Amino acid sequence: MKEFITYILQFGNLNQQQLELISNKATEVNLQKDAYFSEAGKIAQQVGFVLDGIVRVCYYNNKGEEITKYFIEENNLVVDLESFDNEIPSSAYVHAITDCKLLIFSKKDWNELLHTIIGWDAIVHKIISKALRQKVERRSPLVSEDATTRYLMFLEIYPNVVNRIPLSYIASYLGVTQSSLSRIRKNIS
Amino acid sequence: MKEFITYILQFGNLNQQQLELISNKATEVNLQKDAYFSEAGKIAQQVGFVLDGIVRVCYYNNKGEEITKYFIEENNLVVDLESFDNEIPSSAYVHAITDCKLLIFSKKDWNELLHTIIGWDAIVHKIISKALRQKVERRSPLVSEDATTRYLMFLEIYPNVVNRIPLSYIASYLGVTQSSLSRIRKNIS
DNA sequence: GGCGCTTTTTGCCAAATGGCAAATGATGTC
DNA sequence: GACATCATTTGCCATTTGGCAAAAAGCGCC
Repeated sequence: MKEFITYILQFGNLNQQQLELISNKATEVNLQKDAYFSEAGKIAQQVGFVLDGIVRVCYYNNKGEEITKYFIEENNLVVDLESFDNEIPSSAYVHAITDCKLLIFSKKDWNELLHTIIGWDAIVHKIISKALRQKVERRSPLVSEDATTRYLMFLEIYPNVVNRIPLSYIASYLGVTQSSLSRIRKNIS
Repeated sequence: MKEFITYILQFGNLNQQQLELISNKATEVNLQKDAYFSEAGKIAQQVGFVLDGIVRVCYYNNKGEEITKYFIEENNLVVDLESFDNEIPSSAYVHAITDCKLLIFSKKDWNELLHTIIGWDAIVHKIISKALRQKVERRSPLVSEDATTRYLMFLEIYPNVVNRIPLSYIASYLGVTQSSLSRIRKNIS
């Protein structure tokens, strides 16, 4: 919980009472490796915060290939915004790649907090637009680089992920095949 | 101006008086083909709205290649958020690809509106997060597709752009060379 | 240690894309 | 129309990456 408080206080100030209101709504949940936090076709009902573990957001393209859109590490929010905000079915899976510990807010509680805590919505907006900007900034440059450069970029962005997850997920994030990535890795070291 | 009003009313309600306050702050500006709306290294000072023409956001990678991050068509906001919000130098150029007509708000006026019009900040937040989500959704899938598929995706996303701008900008958006794109185009039709 | 399972690496060849330079086409100007 | 300028296409060949299948490595379990 402390981690979450620290996280949100980066984006604005809240007093002790407000922080307690927020804390009271949070539930700690364990997600086993390979479990889904939310699934394509369903409407996202929760906001999560990763305390421990790695999660990825992925989907299947029209050739049936599995594509990883991004990874979410410790101390980040995880929420399928489009689905959560607009109450429409999600198009993506949120998948625990390792055993995870999460803080969870139900939609109802989350909205209640937005209405009762002054300034909370401003903080949430800041958090979310920063996260969205980050997604653009991380994913966009991959388009114009070759596979080796992409892998190096991945290492820079997610230095703590590479040794904790299978190579196939990294390949599906970078848009290269597993074999190519294996060869690239060999050539680098 | 009417276009802008229509645009913002999609995201929330404002009364006549509020709309007039907003209108009064807007200046109409013409930007010649190849002029810059804002430049890398400078701090973004304006929010724009494209009334007519096409703008692109681009930068140079560490190999000196010019990369187009996205295009902005008529009836969309143009603002370098990261720079505007945080008052830090931008890393990108905003470049008029055709002659453009824009509505411009200065930073001072924009902030004044945010403070005086109740509900305006909620609308702005909605507009901006939608735009950010759109950028992720458009750019991200390119990573995992081959060049032909990327071009077809471009055509779907920007059906009204292809005939109005040079091929080289499209190539720099898709992360392929101009020659490859030329060949791809030939094979499709 | 041996077995079954999954992940990663390799080999072989085909296909896609890049690099570079020249040819062609398009457009505006005098 | 001739010319200059810029955008696009094409040719040729090198390099990168993919597809597929087999081999090797890693890991948990008995």
